[in-house]
Amino acid sequence: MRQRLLKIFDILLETFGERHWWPGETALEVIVGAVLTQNTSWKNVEKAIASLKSSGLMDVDRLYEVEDAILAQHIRSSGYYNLKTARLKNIINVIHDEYGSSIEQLRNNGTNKLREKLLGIKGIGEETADSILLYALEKPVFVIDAYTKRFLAGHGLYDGPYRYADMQAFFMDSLPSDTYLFNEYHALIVALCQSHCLKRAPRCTDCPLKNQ
DNA sequence: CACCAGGCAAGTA
DNA sequence: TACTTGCATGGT
Repeated sequence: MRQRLLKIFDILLETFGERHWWPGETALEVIVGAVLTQNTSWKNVEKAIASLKSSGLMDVDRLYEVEDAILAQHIRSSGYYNLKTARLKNIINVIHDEYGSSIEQLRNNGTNKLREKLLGIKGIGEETADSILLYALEKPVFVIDAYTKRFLAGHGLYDGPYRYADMQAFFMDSLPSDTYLFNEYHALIVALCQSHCLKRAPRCTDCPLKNQ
């Protein structure tokens, strides 16, 4: 399975090129985006992030201080804004109180310990935690999301249960543990899904992988 | 008008 | 353990 997955990776890389994910300039931006994009299109999240940046709020201490109602207005476009205000505050509070507002200090922890810490924060589930670990903190963790699920369902590679832990284990047990590979692979799956064949289709009939 | 988008937690059985 | 529901905006 490793060779098959690596072959697919090569084809996707050849087809779409390096994706340079996550689309965020700083680790904090990635963390904020990971929360805001929960069940929400990235387009709507971009507006919220732009609003936070232009008002100087994209900073751990500024986010820690800002009133909930103000923060909610800035992230309005990303939907569920009251819920997401609370979720952002929850993770910002932890970074502020337990890591001196320093993303670098966060990064200096082991992957397992960090994952447990993140999952303990209300509003941070497996996908959000893993997105933060991989894309913001550069830990070798494979992210499972709606795209990854669609990819697995559409290519006859996988017949296990469609549960997060099982799908993640499928990739992580098959591939070498490498941050670059996990980052690029997930981003390429998204590119594939957004390009054509898997867009809303349960099965892939015409795509770069049709002969794989 | 209906449906969807890079989830999560709380409630129910 | 395995469903179901609320949360909300913006695009198609």
